[in-house]
Amino acid sequence: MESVFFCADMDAFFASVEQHDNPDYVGKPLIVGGIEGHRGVVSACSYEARKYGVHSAMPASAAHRLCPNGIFVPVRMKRYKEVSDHIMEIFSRFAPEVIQNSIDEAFLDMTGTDRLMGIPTEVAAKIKVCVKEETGLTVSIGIGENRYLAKLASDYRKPDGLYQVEKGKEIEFIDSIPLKKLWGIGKSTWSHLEKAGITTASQIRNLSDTLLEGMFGKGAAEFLKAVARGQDPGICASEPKSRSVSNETTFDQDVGDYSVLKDTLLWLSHQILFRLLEKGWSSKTLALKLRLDNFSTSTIQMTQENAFTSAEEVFQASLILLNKKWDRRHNVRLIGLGFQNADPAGTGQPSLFEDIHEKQNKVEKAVLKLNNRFKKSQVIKAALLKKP
DNA sequence: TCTGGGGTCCTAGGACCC
DNA sequence: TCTGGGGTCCTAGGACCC
Repeated sequence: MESVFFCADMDAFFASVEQHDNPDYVGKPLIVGGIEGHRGVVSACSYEARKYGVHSAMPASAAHRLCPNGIFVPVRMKRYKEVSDHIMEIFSRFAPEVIQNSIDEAFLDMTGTDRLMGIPTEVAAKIKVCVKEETGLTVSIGIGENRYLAKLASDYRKPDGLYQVEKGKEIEFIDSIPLKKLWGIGKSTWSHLEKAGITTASQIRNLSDTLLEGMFGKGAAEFLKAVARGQDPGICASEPKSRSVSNETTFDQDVGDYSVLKDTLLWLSHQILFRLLEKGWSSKTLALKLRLDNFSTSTIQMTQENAFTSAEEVFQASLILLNKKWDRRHNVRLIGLGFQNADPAGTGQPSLFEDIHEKQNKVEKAVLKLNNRFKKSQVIKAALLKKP
C-alpha cells in the first residue's frame, strides 16, 4: 500500500489566535513577544508585520526599529494550547493516527484511508474548512508519501496552502526548494556546505558516501543523503528517545548576587518537580544551565542513584551544581534547571501521586510566598512574576 | 542587531567493566 | 615496561526546530 502523509501547519499561529480573539488587530502588523524594554525576541508575527521585515526569533529591539507602529502583545501560551488542543481534536476526526509535532503542527498518517475518507486533496480541503469554521484560523496542509515531503509541502504554498507532492516528482520538488531552506539544514550546516561549494541537492546526490561522511560525519551525511533524494531522514519519531522537563529565566538585568540566584533556583526547583510529577514521570538527572553576561552558555548535570522526589532535594542539588559551575567572575544573564532522561514509567511509587493536588496547592502557596518576598527585590521581580 | 523558552537528537571523550 | 577490544553509562557541548 502506498503511504500518504499530511503535514498540517497553522499559519502564523500565535499571531492569528490574537487577531481572532481581538478583531481590532485584524489586518494590522501584530507582533507577539518582543515587549519593549524587556530582553526577548519575537515569538510570532502577522503577515502584515512580515512586510516590514519582522520575523520570529528576531530581537525585540530590532522589531521595534523596523516596525515602530506595530502592535506588540505578550505571549499567552495557555490560550494557544487551548486552541491547539481543539485543532488536534479536529485532525483526529480525519486521521487514524495524528502525531503532534509542535503546538501548531501535526503529521496525519492517511495511508489506506481513501476508501473511507476520499482522495487526499479533498480530505485536506475538508480539514481546512473545518478548522476555519471552528477556530477562525487557517491551516496549510502538505501531502506527500513521507513525513519529510509532507512537511516541506505544507510550507510550499503558505499561508492557507494546500499542496501535494506528486508521485514521481519528489526529486523535482526537492530541487525546487533552495538547499538552505530544507528542514534540518540550519545556519551551521549551511555554512559548511557553502564553504565546500555545495549549494544544491543535486550536488549532494552526486557525492560519494565516503566523501560526504568525511566532510560531515556519519549522522549528518546520512541525513543529507536522504533529504536530497526526497526520502524521510527519520523526522518525528513516534516515541522520543529521551524526555526532559526544564524551566529557565532570563533576568532583565544581569545578576551577580548569589542570593538572587539561590531564590530563583528555589522557584525553578518547584516548577520542574511539579511539572515532572504532573506528567507522571521520574528522573535521576538534574541539569543546571547558565548564560553569562558575555552570552556564553554552559551546562552541568548530575545523576543520582534514586529519582528526585521533593523540591527541597532538587533545590539542594541545584545549589551544588551552581557552586561548581559559577565562579562569580561574570554576572548571570540566564539561569535554568531541568530534568534529563526522564522515565515515563514514573517512580513506581503511587503514594507520590495520590496527593498530587495537595502538592500543587502547597507549591502554589510556596510560590506565592516567594513572590511576595521577591517584591522587595526589584531586580528579580519581573523574571519571577512573568511566569504564571 | 544584541540575542526567549522549551524541547530533541547527536557526538566525542572519559570512566568503568569484562 | 608497554600493552586489546568491546560495551555501557555519563557528561558537556552543539545543532536544530517551533
